[in-house]
Parts: sequence; C-alpha cells; structure tokens
Amino acid sequence: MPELPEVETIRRGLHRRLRGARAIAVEVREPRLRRAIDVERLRELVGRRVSAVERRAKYLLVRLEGGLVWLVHLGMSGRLLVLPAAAPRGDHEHVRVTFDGGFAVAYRDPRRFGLMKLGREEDLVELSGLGPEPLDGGLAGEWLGRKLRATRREVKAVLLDQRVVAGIGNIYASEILFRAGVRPTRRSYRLTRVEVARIIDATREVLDLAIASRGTSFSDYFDVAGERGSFQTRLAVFDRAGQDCVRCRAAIKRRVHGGRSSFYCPRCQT
DNA sequence: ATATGCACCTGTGTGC
DNA sequence: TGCACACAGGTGCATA
Repeated sequence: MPELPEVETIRRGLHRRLRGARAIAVEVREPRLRRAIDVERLRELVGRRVSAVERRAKYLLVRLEGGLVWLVHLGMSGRLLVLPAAAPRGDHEHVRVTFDGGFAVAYRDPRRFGLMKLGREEDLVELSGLGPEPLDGGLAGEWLGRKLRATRREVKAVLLDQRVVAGIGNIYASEILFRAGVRPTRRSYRLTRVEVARIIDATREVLDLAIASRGTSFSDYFDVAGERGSFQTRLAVFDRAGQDCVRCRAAIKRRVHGGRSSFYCPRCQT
C-alpha cells in the first residue's frame, strides 16, 4: 500500500504524537509477519522514550533513547494508528505499543507482508544498500541520472529498484513517467539527456505534490489519525485504464509486467 | 546483468 | 447465494 508519500505522512503524524512519550507496554498478538517478529527483543521498547520518528525509503524509524530504533515497514496493507489506550483491538491488529499519556500505537496488517523489529541502527540490514532519498536534494538527482544511463532494464523497473532511488512504488512510478513523458517500457540506457532530466524533475515534483496531499487513498490507506489522503483525485494515469488522458484525451492504457500493472498515455508518453 | 516466476497473506471485486 | 478467479500500494529469493 504505502509508498514514500504515505509513509512520510505517517511519519509526520507519529513524530508529532510520539516525541517525548515513553513506551509502557508491548502487546504482540500475531508475530508472524513476512518474517516473524522477535517478540522478546521488541519488548525492550518498554521503559524507553521516543526521541524522534524518521523515515528511510518506505521504512519508519522510531528512535529511542539509548540508541535503539523501532523499525517498521508497512508492506502492502500495513497501517499504524494512534489510538486512546483503552480503544478496542481492531481486526488484524498484530501489535500494540502503549505509551504514557494515555495513547497507543496499533499496527494492523491484514496481509502480514510488513516488517517490525527493534535494533541498533547499524545492525538494521534492511537499511543498507538503499539508494538516496529523492527529496533530500543534493546529489540524489545526479545519482539517479547516472544509474538510469547505466542499465539496459526498462525505466519503470529502475525507478522501482530501491537500491537506485528510495521510496518509489508502483503508483508513483507510473505517475512520474507520465509527467516526464516517457513510456514505462523504454530501455533506461537509451533515454536522452533531456528525458533523464525530466524524470529527475518529475520524481521530485510528483512526490512533493503527493506528500502535500497527504498520500493516495484508494480504499485502505489512512494516516495515524485515520484520515484519508487526497492524491487519488490527482492521479493522471494510475488505475485509470480506458479513461481520458488529462492532457490529450487519449485513452489511458494498462500493461502488466512481472505481475505488476503499469499505466501510461500512448500519446503523451513516447 | 537481467528477466521471470513464485512465495509470503487476506480481502475485494467480477463474472458466471 | 456460491464459487472461481484476477488482482492489490512490497520485497526477496530461486532459477534460467
């Protein structure tokens, strides 16, 4: 479900609510996510205070005093909600961490593709090898440009590769390529310099706009307060097969590749 | 290096 | 109403 804009929206909400709070209880009802939660390790949360909530790619990093990080990935269907401590357990609520101050963070994930662990940052193997953050400025654009020119893969697969650039998923890959005017099936190394520059610009622009809209909610993405995002009303191509292109009125096409759908305008994207 | 298939799970929508 | 099937925002591994 969640890509960079959704995870960033959740990060902001968690940061606001959790900073300075102390965990007082950890309850795991179902440890079997894609990899099982080490429950004993996770219980080391108890008694620790949150110093900040950060994001790396699609991972949330809840920093705790003492140098530990509570790492959460939401997979396809994961959600984090901030609730009153007395709120009833919801469906598929696998983990609940209660904080002083009378509230709790609930992790709900029907498909259980998420990840949750506690560890020192340098031991979190999930974070090593990730590409640069596309919104961090600096050299991320230059790096992405170099990577795009250096591979024969299809450009959409390159954008989805977290080692090349961190945080883009299936929705925003299609949206970025529409904005850049490039078909998802184009071979990356054959892109012109102008096209590469347009992809770099579009990456920033699309992600910034989506964050400003607090993410894309089809049916089941909500932020920590249970609020929907609004970027679904601004999608140009994703999930719009057969509908009119917002620019040229041609019919949007859908293509399936390796089990994943791509959407593009056959007229605007070359 | 690249491509493909599959596995991990549950829920939802569609067509019969 | 039931049933079969396709598909879903992600990742990781095994195999060619």
